[in-house]
Parts: sequence; C-alpha cells; structure tokens
Amino acid sequence: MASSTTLKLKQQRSRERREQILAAATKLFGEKGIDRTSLTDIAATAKVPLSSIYDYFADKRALVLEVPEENFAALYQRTEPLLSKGSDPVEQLKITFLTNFEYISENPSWGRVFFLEIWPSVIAAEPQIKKAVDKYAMRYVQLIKQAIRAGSYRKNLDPYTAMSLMMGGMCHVTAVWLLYGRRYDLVKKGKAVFTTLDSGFSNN
Amino acid sequence: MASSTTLKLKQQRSRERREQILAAATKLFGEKGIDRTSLTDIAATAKVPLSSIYDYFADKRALVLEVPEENFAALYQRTEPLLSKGSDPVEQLKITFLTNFEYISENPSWGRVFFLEIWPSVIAAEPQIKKAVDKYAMRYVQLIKQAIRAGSYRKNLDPYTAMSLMMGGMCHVTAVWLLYGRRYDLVKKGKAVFTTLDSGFSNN
Amino acid sequence: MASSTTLKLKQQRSRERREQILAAATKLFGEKGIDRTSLTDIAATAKVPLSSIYDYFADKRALVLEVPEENFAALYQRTEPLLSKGSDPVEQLKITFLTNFEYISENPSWGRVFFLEIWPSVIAAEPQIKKAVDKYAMRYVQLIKQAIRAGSYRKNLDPYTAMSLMMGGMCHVTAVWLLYGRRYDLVKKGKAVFTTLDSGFSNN
Amino acid sequence: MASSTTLKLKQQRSRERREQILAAATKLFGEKGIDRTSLTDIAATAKVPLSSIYDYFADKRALVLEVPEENFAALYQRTEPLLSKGSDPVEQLKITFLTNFEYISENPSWGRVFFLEIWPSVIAAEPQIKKAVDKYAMRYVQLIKQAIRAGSYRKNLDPYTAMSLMMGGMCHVTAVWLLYGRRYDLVKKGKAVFTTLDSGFSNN
DNA sequence: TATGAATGAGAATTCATTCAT
DNA sequence: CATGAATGAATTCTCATTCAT
Repeated sequence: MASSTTLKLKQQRSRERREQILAAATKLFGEKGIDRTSLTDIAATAKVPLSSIYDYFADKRALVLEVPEENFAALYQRTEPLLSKGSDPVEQLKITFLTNFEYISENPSWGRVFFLEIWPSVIAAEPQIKKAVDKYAMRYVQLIKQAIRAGSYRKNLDPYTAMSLMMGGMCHVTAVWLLYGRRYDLVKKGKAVFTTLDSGFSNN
Repeated sequence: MASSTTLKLKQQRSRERREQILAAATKLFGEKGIDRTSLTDIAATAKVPLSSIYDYFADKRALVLEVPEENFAALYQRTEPLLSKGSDPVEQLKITFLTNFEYISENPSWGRVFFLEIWPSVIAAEPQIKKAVDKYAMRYVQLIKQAIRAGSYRKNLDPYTAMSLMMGGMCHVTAVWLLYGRRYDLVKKGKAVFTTLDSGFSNN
Repeated sequence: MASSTTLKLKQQRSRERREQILAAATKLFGEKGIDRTSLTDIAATAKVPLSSIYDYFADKRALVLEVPEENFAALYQRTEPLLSKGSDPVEQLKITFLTNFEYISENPSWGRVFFLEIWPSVIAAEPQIKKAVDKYAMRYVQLIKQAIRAGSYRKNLDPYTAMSLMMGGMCHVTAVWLLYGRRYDLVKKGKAVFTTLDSGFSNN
Repeated sequence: MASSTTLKLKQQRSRERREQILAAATKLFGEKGIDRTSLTDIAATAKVPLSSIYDYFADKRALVLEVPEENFAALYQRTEPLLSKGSDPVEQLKITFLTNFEYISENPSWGRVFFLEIWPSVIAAEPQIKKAVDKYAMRYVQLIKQAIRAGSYRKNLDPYTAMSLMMGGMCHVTAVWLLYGRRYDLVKKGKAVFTTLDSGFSNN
C-alpha cells in the first residue's frame, strides 16, 4: 500500500517534470526557434537541472521530436468526441479544421512551434514528424474524398490540392496571427478561410 | 585611367564574390537550415576566404537577411515584364502567382530557404524580412481588391483571407514538393491551386 | 534459526552480487578500457541496480583495484596444487609460467584487462596493484635464484632481468594474441617462450 | 620577399605551437593516462587556448594518434645512420634494440606514453597505431631471420617468438624503470636483456 | 538494506568574430 | 584590401556519486 502510494507519487513527480520540460521547450522553441534554444535555456525555464533533462529524453533531438507528438495527441483527443455524431463529411471537415484553430488559439506556444518551426521546415523531413503530419493530412484527404462521393464537393476537385489549401491556409493565417501579435480572433478567421474554401470546393 | 580600370575590375570582382557568397548561403541554408550552416561552410562553398565574408556583410545575421532581399528582387524582375500588358486583375494575379511557382521550380534552393527556413518561422519577425514579405503580399491584396471592384470576384470576399489562401497554398504545395523529393511538376500543381481558389473567389 | 538461515541466504546473495559486479567489470574493462566503462554499464551488465555497486565498493577506483586482486587469488589457487609435488625449481618455474597462460587462455577477459589496461599502465603505480604484481614477480625471482643456486641456471644470470623477460614475454605474446583475434593456441606459444628463455638462462 | 619571410615566420610559429601541443600531450598522457587527460589540461600545459588545439588536430583521437607517429619518426631518424655500416644482422639487431632504449632514456615522457598507455592497450588496436608498431616489430623479425640464415641464431628459433621476447622484455624493463622512479641506467639494463636473449637465440 | 531518481562538475567540440600582417 | 590564424563563449552530452524513501 505504502510503497504503491510512494511509487505513484514518484511517477507523478516524474510526469510533472517531464511535462515541465516539454512545456518549457515548446515555449522557447516558439519564441526563439529550435536551434537557437539551448538545453541550458530549457532547463532554466523548466526549473530543472540541465542534466535531468537527460533522465527524460535521450538527447535534444528526441526532445524536439516529442513536442509535436504530445500536442497532436491532445488535438486528437479534443477533436474525436466532436466528430462522433455528425456524419456529413463536410461538417466533419469543418469541425476538424476549426478545432485545430481553437487548439492553437488556446495554445499559442504550440502554434508558434508547429507553424513557425516545425512545419514547414527541414525538420519536417524527420520520419517521426513526417508520419504524424501525414496522418493528420490524410484525415482531410479522406473527408474531402467522402464529400466528393457524397456529391457535396465537385467531382473534378483534386483532394490533395484541396487539403494543401486547407493546411496552407491554416498555416499562413496562424503565422500572420502570431507574427502580428495575435490582434484578432483566430477562430473567426479560420471560419472565414473554411467558408471561402468550401465555396470553391462545392458543386455550386 | 589605368586605376579606373583597375577599380572597375575590382568592383566587378567584388560583385561576383558577393553573389558567390549569397548563392552559397542560399544553397546551404536550404540544405541544412540556417543555424546549422556555419560561415566556414559558406566560405568553403563560395570558394572565398572565411574572413572575406565580413568585407561584404556585417555579420551572419546581415547575410541571412540579404538572402530573401536578393531573391525577391530577382522574382520581381521576372514578374514585371509579364504584367505590363495584361490589364485584367485576375489575369495579373494569375501571372504573379504562377511566376513565383516558376521561379521556385527553377531555384529550388531558394524555395527551400524561403519556405522551409524563413517563412513562416521566427526569423520572419525580423523587420527586414517582414517588410519584404508584406510588400509582396500586398501586391496580391491590391490585385484581389481590383478584381472585386471589377466584379470578377465576390463582393463579400475578404481580400486578406484570399491572399492568405494563395500564399498558404503556395507554401504548402512547395513544402510538400520539396519534402517529397520534387516528384511532380510544381508549376502544374500551382495552376491547379490557382484554378481551385479562383473558382472559390469568383462570382459564379 | 530462521533468521540465521535468512542471514546466510542474504550473505550468499551478497557474495554472488559482488562477484557478478566484478565479472561484469572485468568483461567491460577488457572490451572498452577502464575509463570508457561507466558504472552504469557495469550495473547493467551485472544486472544489479547502479547504486548497489556502492554497497560493495567504496567507489569506482576501489572496484578497479579489486579486479586484479580477485584474479590473482584465482590464479594462485590454481597454481598452488600443481607446485606442491615438484621440487625442481626450473620445473616449478615452468608450471607457474604456463599455468598463467592457461588461466588467461580460459579467461581472456581478464587477460585483456590485465595486459591491455592494468599492466603496464599508469594505474600500475597504484600501491595496491603494484604490491600484487610485485608479489607475483617475486615468486619468479625466487625460483630463478633457486635454479641458479641449484646449478640449473647460469651463475651470472641476473634474476631480475630474467624475470623481466618472462613477464615481458608473457605480456607481449598475450597482447598480440588478443589484438589479433586469438587465432592460435596461447599455451603452446607460452611453451615456446619458456623453452627459448630457459635455453638462454641455462648452463648449456 | 617580405611576404615570404612573414609566411615562414607564421609557419614557424605554427610548427612550434603544434609541437608544444604534442609535447604537452605526451607529457600528460604518460603521467595521467590518455583518458584521464583532458584537452583542457593539454591546452593549459601547452599554454595555448583550448580551441586552438583544433587548429592543429581534428579531434582528441587524432592528437592521440599523432603522438606515436612523431616519436617513431624520431626514433627511426636516430637508428638509421647507425645501421648503415654494420652488415652483421645480430649487430644490427643489437643497435636497433639499444637505440630504442637510449631514445626512451632521453625521452622518458614518450616512454611513459608508449609503454604505459599505448602498447599494449586497447588503443593499440587502432589501425594507425597497429601499423606503426607492426612495422617496427617486423624490422626485428627480418633481422632475426637474417641471423638465422647467417647461422648466428639457431635454425629452430621462431623469429616471432624471439621478437616477442625482445619487445616484451623492453616493455617490462622500461615499465619497471618508470614505475620505480628511474633509479638505474636503462641502457645498461637493455644491454643485459640483449645479452641474455642473444645467448638463448644463439647456436651456442 | 536496497534503489530509483537526481545532479554537479566536467568533457569534447563548434563557431562567429577579430586582428595582425 | 585581403586573409590566415587565433580564440572566447557556448553547447551538447556524460558520469561518478549522493540521497530520500
């Protein structure tokens, strides 16, 4: 009993430290860029001794790669329940798209890291990152294909081009939002982007 | 007379060296990322002594910032003559958009640097970069506004959102093209992007 | 009674662990060198928690110094019974010398540690090591002196020089054997070394 | 003229620095062992900034490997002229053997590095080191073979075993000399070793 | 007694920048 | 003007050792 409690406490502390490090990394990567952020910086921000970082991550590269991992998981967890009911592919596409805007809106650090540092960038070529991004992109491609089959979207719409427009639009709008000091409502902007694209994709 | 000739020769040599350095920087930044590229690498690639870089650029930062400068100039020089005749704003928009795809297609190093390293990224916040990018984006905004006024595009189209879709689409499509080994015709893909967006922007 | 049994079991376990650690250290020191072997490596190889090493050895230095200790003890234990009978000093010298070759042949890890890492090396200056090595060398010196007195070896033979040749020969032959992948019978080689030396030492 | 002088001065300074570093490395490697010697130590001893070491050696490994290189060259340079005249293989063997003792006697730091750290040790497996050592050992093997052919040494002498005894004897005697504070004349000891071996090798 | 977790003190290496010539 | 050489300041990573439980 006691030992089980202790273990849990320890594990709890460990998990917290890990998260502190990831949070610090996310914040600093977004602010200064991944390469300009030293582990010393991260340790200081996370209030953890530098060498302790190595208790949780094999090396800097591993830490960098876990930042998206963590956030994609959170994003999926948030999107899933909203989708379960709606069966209309266009509706599902909209929910998926806007939930991402919401997530970024609430986690701008993550937005910074992802859209200013990870995608698109040379590290997006890292298999671990590429796989995660591809998986996310494929959701869009699938939904767009369904929408075409359902007759909502034009038969001659290339689903990959359409996905590129959705991802690229999100990227640009988010980057501008971040670089200009987040002076407007990102989700509202996301809705405008969706509406414009949707009308271009539709069988008018 | 003789000295004037000498001077010219020197200036000539200087200009060449400067360009060699910028070309080497563009190439290497795109391949390895800005922070992972050392001035020693650049000097070696440009076949110029390391310390000579400091005769042309104040420091690494200055060199980094001049890389987009140089390339935007080249892009403008290429776009301008094509625009002079056409007066239809949609046509001008299309030319401007596709010329950029052509430029990237022919200078993939520059594509890499710009879309994987500079925009969007934390260094895009640098005033010098931001100004150059904004200037380019505003061309799109102006043309889109003209197209709306001319009745080609919908009255309720937000020109900024539309511009974001064009820039973001270009960014995404280019990044994927680069990250997946340039396996298809980028300009063709650019045309598909334009067509899709154009139909969404239009008064159908 | 029960507690005594428990105690014995514990002591048993303790002794086993100690030996596991020493065996792992011997193996790894020989493979990678003493300084390149971390206590973490040793713990992992010995399947013992890292911090448990400190229950058996004061620090890394102490562990390093006990590795020869342990092995000299084993070597003596093996040599003693063979000597008891033979009274001819030259015969005893031969047995002592060849038994060492046999021991190395059967424990090449130990051979590696001793001849590639400990002797000769700066750590051979450590009193604990020096004492053990000196003790072993003195056995040779004594037997050589006896052989001189018995008339088997030349009167003008310097017993220390002779011992150096035996030890040095063993060292060189073993090192070559190890560095070239143990491609021949070390004991046979040892016999050749002994024969050659013996004939140089003898009153021909 | 001036620039040529300047160049020479620079090269001169460079060569000196390089040698300072190698000398410091040799000294410290012999005193503390290669792995226990940090580049910081070497830089301090050589009175050179740490990072300047990298102007002369690619990394620590390269520096370690150049220490024997340098000294073998010096040893050969010293041995060669003495050999030119003598044609008797045994005489040549003696000169080669004793010149090495002389060299160590005058460069005990090198003796320490070579016999306490490099040979025999795990780094002796490094191709660059192995090659150099093998080359030196083969000289002995050749001369011994010649001596056998000339009838000076026994027909049934294995030249490799004989070489091992010469090298091993030198190693042991030198190591003891170093570890016991160089309290006697190493060259004299070398002569005793040679005499003893020679009588064992000979057709008495 | 046993041990998982933590950490301080280095270690090697890199690189932008300076400067003497 | 040009440049080879030099270097200080970081940076990532390792590891022996300690300690709370």
